Amino acid sequence: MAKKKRITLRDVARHAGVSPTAVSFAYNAPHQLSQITRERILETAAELGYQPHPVARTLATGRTHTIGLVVPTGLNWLLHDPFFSIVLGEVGAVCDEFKMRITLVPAPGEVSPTALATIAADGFLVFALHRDHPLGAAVERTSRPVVMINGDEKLAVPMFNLDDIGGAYRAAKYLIHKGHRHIAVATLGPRADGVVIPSMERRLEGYRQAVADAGLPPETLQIVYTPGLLSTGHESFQKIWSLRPRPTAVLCVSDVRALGILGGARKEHIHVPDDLAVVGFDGLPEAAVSIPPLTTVQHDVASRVQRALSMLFGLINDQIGEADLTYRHITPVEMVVRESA
Amino acid sequence: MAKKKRITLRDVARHAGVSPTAVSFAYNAPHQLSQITRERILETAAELGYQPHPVARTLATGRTHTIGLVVPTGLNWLLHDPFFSIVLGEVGAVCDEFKMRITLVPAPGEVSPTALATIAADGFLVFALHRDHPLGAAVERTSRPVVMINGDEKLAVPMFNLDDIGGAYRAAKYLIHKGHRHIAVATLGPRADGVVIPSMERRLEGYRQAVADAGLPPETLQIVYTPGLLSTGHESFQKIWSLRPRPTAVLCVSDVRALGILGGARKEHIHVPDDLAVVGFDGLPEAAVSIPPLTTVQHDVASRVQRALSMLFGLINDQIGEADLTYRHITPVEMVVRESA
DNA sequence: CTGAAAGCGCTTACAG
DNA sequence: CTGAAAGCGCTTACAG
Repeated sequence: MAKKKRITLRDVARHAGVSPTAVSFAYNAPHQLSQITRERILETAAELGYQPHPVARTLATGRTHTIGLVVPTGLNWLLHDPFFSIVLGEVGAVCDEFKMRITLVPAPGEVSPTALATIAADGFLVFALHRDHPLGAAVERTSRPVVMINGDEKLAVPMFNLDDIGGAYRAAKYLIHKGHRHIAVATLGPRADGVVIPSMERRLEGYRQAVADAGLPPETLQIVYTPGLLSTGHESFQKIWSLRPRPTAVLCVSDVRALGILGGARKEHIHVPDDLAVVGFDGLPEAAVSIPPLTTVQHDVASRVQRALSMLFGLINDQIGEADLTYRHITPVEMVVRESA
Repeated sequence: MAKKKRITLRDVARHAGVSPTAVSFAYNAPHQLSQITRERILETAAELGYQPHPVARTLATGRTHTIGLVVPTGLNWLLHDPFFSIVLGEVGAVCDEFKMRITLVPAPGEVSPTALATIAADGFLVFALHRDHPLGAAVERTSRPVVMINGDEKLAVPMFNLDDIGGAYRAAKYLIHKGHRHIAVATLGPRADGVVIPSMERRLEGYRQAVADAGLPPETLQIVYTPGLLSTGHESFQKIWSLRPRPTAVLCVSDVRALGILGGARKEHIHVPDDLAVVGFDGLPEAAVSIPPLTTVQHDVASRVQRALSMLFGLINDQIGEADLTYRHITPVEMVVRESA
């Protein structure tokens, strides 16, 4: 089968008896054309079924109308992190509004440092990148605008984070005040691809500081690696429950972990919070309706995403001249006490 | 600030003292070059910090290495449909493997029928599109490869669906067998943007058939519109509970709805399944660990996505000559009886 | 093994 | 208001 040849602007020009320039103007600068020629051109284009070629247009204008959303791991991460779905949804909502498209850029630990260069995008929204990640240096160096969310503050990129340390500190302090002296910490284990998520590191740091400031020994905290999944909650719970000394409370670096553990405890008829107090992190909607409702550290994802994209779009559209690479916006967190602790 | 001029292939050629062709070959046809010149070129490129321009490359080759993932609504839908997160995650996993990128294509009810033409992609994976959607005709007509998931079988596009009708039929029949004669159906209401999701229509049809086949009157089913959200589950429950005659069971077109309603019932101390039996649809992982565990209709999303993408990539790479527009793959469903009904 | 040339399909000063 | 020309930065027959 011979491939149908694409109808180009040139074809339209020929059929309408005008120059290619005129056809281009019909779309991009209508006021430069007399109404009559413009109409003729548009009619001819419709008859021929002409559609401007987006790639050619991009090459000529330099604009893709697309942002690259860089995630610090493979795209299958989406399967494993409901929290990221929320981030993506918020990004989507803002991009809908500004008529920008999103292209997903996976960045697993083994990604080439030049990966960004191959992406057709006007700028990048980078999510949760650690300075040691192969793309860490790349995002600092790309000639296109970049902003970062939940990232490593050591990177020289405008950054929109939340108060991970403060939130974790408060969560731990809350448990200590309630008298807990053996506290498990459920966090993500070292990943096969070596990727480290900066906010998880910071939350751990916050927990530790609280313990230190309370004059308690570091062993008060017992680290447990658990997957951030609801479905493996039972397993996670058993890991925690078999620690010695047995913890009376667990600090989770994410609500997903906490929710899973809640389910696991229930299956074993362990009462939360009496037998085991559980504290989450993030403030997912699910945390409000779990059984029991989850005590957690809440932060506003939507506004963080909005701020970040507002800066990114400003940079892309040259409304902001130069990115302030030291800019740091820290969303405050709120400790929400419910029934699980 | 003067913008730094981009370093082009031409610059590299000049600096290395070779032709542009040679530089291109260094990347795309290394064996066409003597090792020594290739090395010289690559070195020069590295020194100058040369990166091939992806858009120019696309214009010349016709390949974007990207698929457009078309969703039948705005991107903020992601916020409201956890099930879609799973689909997206599976798509991501497969694309990771095949080194294809994903660009998200929102298609709310008011989208222009020419929207696809502006997307730089080698093909489209279309999700849940109805024939009356403004893009319905567009996906049939685009010159680029298209496959569809959970779509409208009236559309002339290769399609990978699941047995919505059969699954719904079995769910309803199960409840009828258990003696339920007043059954609520929780489904999504008419959307502001007019978008209709085909699988939801089919599930409704399945419920109705089961009722008819059992010789029961259509009024056995009472339709209730509820948002597919956990957080509004209490409200949804109250809507159902205030129906008269009061239903003894509820069929939900999605697990998310069912899970929300479970939470709402619990808050009101209504026992599931004794006071109200609840059946979901989809088989989310969460359904296995809810309280009580959810009886639902399960189907395999991962394999459906894999099959669909395998055809799409085959079409894109010309391994499959011509798309069979009447192709219909129907994933079987499995009724999973747990404790909620 | 290497190069000159045409082409991918647009946009946009510039000139009239 | 309209057109001829150069340019965006690559790739790829074709010729040698």
